[in-house]
Amino acid sequence: MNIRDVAKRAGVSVATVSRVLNHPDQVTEKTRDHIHEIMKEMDYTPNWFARGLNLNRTGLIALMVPNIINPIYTEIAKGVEEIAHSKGYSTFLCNSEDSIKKESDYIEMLTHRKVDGLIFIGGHLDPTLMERIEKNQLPAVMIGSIQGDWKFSQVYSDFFDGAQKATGHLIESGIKNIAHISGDLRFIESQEKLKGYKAALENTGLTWEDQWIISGDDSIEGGYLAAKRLLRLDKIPEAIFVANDWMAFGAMDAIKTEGLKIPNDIAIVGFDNNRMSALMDPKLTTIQLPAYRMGLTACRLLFDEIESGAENRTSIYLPVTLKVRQSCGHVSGIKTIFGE
Amino acid sequence: MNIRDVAKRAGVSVATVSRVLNHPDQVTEKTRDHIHEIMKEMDYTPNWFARGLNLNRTGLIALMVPNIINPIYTEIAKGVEEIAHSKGYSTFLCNSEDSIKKESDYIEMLTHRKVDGLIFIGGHLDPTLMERIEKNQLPAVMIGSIQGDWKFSQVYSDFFDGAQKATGHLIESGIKNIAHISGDLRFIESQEKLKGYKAALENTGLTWEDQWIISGDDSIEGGYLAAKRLLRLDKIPEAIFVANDWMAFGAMDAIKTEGLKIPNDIAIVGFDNNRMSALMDPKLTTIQLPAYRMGLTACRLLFDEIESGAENRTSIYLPVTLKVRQSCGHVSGIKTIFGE
DNA sequence: TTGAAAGCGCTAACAG
DNA sequence: CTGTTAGCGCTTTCAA
Repeated sequence: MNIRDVAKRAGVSVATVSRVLNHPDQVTEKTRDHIHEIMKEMDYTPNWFARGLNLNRTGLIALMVPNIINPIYTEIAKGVEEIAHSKGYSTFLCNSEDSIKKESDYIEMLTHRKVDGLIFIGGHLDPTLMERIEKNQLPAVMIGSIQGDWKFSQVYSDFFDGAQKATGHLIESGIKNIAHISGDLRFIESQEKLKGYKAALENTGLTWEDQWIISGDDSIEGGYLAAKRLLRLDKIPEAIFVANDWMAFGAMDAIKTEGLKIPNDIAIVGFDNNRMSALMDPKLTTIQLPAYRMGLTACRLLFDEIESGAENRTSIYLPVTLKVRQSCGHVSGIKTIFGE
Repeated sequence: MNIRDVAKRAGVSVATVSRVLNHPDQVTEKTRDHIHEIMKEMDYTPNWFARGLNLNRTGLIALMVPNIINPIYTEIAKGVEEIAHSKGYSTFLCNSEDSIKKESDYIEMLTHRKVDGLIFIGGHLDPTLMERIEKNQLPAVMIGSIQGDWKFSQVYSDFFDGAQKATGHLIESGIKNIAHISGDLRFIESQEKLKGYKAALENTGLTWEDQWIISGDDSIEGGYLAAKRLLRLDKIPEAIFVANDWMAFGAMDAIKTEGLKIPNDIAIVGFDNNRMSALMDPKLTTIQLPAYRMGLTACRLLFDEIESGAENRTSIYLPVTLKVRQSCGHVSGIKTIFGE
């Protein structure tokens, strides 16, 4: 059943039916209502391919995330989805699971499918893929940890700054031996955090040992294992700055399993303010990343570009803030209730 | 740039190029290689709409989940995605956020877009929508809490049974006053769990008070608030069976905030075996739902149907099991390490 | 094995 | 305001 059937049944031309669908104001109210009725009667829905073939528009944007299992990304997704939905667009959520192969499969597919736009987490994406996106003229927005010189609009935070704040907070509490469980160091995000950690120490005349910096692979299990290794060192650190809350959950478990107390024996500061962080015991002190707002903002930028058709690159900076709770051992965190 | 350009450049007809794409065996190896080369040279990718318009196939399946923020659904999504990806299909993740409006928007969109198949969480979907799916002849698989009489293949678990096991476990520990924080009771899943809870009590000659059954709205915050209300009753229950781990996280926080000890003052059993459950303090005793496997299985069933073209409804039952950790107060849970 | 040509269902330019 | 018609890029039948 197609537009011709509807036209026939309504006693009009296909053009008129098409107009009812695309430019309702160009049709008499009477004919319009009539046709609407017929369409409902016949339960007609326009063929999406035929439509796309003509308009070269899909009403679809894609969001590529490194790992959907980490709630911080679903938070971003919620923000993106909200804006997209309000614009009548649907969001295609692509989960690369930290695999470059999968990422590239997705980009391949997305360019085939011609989504109208793409939002991705910068620094997780292979540069070759980014070129491919550029070449395909796909409107794209990058959510990043740093401002870069790309042909994309950007929403970025300063992860270096965040890491410095996190580490600095521990230092202010009088702690000197601070270890770092890093994320996957292939990603800029993790590199920035590592730099921030080191900078905070250097700035206060402190130092670190190489064995105190361990990659946690951006997974809970990785965080667990990294913490275990730290606890087996001759000189156990007094605190750990963990590059994200997700890994921190694993690290906390490892520490407790060893019978140590957080924050008394070992203090912990995370990064992200994951939804679960306020529910851990002790509640996790962390750097608040405005994930939801990043999603909203990125999606707005994307639509600016889609709707204007122009390549108006914009960069928007969203600051991160320290969220003091209990795991850092700082007094002001102790009375925290339900994370607020 | 389109198939005609490629044909021209290769000195063949469009038909031949098309055949290279769709029926390579019908073309001489020589021409085939030549055309492949040209395509690579020109960086040609076939237009997806034009293709779909002819084939009426998209290479896309949809997965509709009630709330992506709850990790149990991302677990299912991973299973689905894995199979789909191995078949060269992409997964369109639709997040209805427990809203019937959004669900219906998505179904509307999906039928327009003609995804090749749909997997959804049964009992969360409005019956009207399910009819709509049926009418659209969309191959669909339902992941459910109960076997129903639908025109879909099903992967289901017995949530009644699970709830009974959970409650029963508390009863075996000698606890008599057991409250229940339920999910959103519009959903069959939540109803089943409520029934199982009541059945377990009745079977052992115990009873419940109406004020001990509170809906937690399937959110962390809802779980928190529900627990708070339970703690303000004159007669505080000794244990709570929470309909899912997600709400249990909130409930645990509420209990701790009140200065009570889990499990000593109040025991808790959840449902799902959410990834975070083994990291809570105390580690959460729960009913293990094989979410990942449900995703895998559902997707396999879906492809059975897509590939055969037939409507071969199958129902597959996956059992749930009790996972004893610490929050129930049962001795055998105490030495649990890292959730295993 | 290859080519010519007829659609797939829709949109929009153009003519009335 | 409405109708006629030429595509959009591809697949596939039919003929060579």
